[in-house]
Amino acid sequence: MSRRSGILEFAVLGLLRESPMHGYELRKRLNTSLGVFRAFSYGSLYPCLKTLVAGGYLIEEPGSAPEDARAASLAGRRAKIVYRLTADGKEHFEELLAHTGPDAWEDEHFAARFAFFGQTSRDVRMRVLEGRRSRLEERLEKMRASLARTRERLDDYTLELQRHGMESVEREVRWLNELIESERTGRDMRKAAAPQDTSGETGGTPRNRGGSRTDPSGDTAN
Amino acid sequence: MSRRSGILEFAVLGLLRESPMHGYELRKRLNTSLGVFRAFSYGSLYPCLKTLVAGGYLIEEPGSAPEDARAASLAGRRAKIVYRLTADGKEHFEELLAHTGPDAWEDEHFAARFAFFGQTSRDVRMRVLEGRRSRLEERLEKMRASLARTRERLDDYTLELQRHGMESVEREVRWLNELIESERTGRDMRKAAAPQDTSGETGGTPRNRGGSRTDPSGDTAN
DNA sequence: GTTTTCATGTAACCCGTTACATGATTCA
DNA sequence: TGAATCATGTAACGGGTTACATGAAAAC
Repeated sequence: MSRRSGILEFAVLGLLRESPMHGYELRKRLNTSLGVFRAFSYGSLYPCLKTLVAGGYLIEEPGSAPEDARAASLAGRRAKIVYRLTADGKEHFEELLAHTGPDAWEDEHFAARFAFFGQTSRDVRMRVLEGRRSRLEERLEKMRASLARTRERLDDYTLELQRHGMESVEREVRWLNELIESERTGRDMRKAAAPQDTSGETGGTPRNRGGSRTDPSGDTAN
Repeated sequence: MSRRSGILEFAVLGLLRESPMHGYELRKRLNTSLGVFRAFSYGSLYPCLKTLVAGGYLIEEPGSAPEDARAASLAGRRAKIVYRLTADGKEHFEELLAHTGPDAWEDEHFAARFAFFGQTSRDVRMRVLEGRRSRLEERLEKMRASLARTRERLDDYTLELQRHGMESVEREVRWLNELIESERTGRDMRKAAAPQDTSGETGGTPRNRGGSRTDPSGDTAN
């Protein structure tokens, strides 16, 4: 009953720590704001919110009250519910942030942790980054070994898949190296703003295409 | 009862099509041979094998005894139950291979499909590759839009996470472009040889770093 | 002869989704 | 006024893992 999922719970607490929200908006933030974060559905979000409330980590507050006074008096009225972190919730999240276990380097966990690095102390950040890196290096070792063992028996496509997979992992390791270096030499985080990229381009940063041609419906359907 | 998971079932059929095997070895192949394939556990593998047998796609055969030297050639050990594809199973797999639906471009599905491209007709390969690509391009569009909308409100780490995520996707798109081009111009598959990396260790295929004779049991524990 | 690895399974649980049901608000 | 979107929920199922139970062959 109590041991609700690590990652969803963690992300919810983290987002609500920044500011109170209602479920619907929470889900949007979960799915867009946070990196390549997996898309959670209401079917998992609302139950999660409930157990967090039950655990005393959140409180429900009436959202923007029904402007319509007459409607408010009707029975069964459902209003927006804004969730706010309690003191306990804050403390709990703090603990989760500080906790570095081998879970923290796994793919999804790591992404979630990274997304809240802004709230994380530097030494914990370092541990997480380094943990992640060595996790990936282990993985690389295995892939190399496996590749060496089986190279001949594999067709071109399987080989290519494997090669591409390894390259991706190597790429992430390099990324981590940069991040760790940044952490060591104080603030910086990449060549930062980079208004005009005069050079031929290193990392490929997004490229500032036109104005915010927003497409208001840039949302993920349920 | 029948609608067993797409991807595991698919991979099992595909591997068994190449050659009969017992469960234990099957799992190993699943976890190592096939790209960055997710690690399946026995808890899902064996039940899956059972339903495939029940469906008439596989038959169980008594494993080779220790005196059967020929069967022990590769990774050879004695086995208890060897699974072999039936004619129905072959046909079923063929259908799955030919089937191009929007599921086929999703991350895990795609990897599984790609792993068996060796058995796949060229036009299907093209459809899958192009489907995957446009799937990723959609995703990129959304990420860009979301990024444009929220850029100011995000802290450096969130931003960096997002940037890195986008870069990964862009990278895969480029990879797909190359593959599609290869398919168009007949066989080739990559520029192969890979010239020297003049820049300190870029993307080049790493292989061949010292004696990799490490840890012969490159396996994942159950 | 004991430890390791190979080998096969099962039951309980976990984390999440799909599909559904409902109601409120906004806007053309 | 009706459609789209915002907003909240739930029941049923799905696809997988973990932890456990078991045993036989290999390796030391």
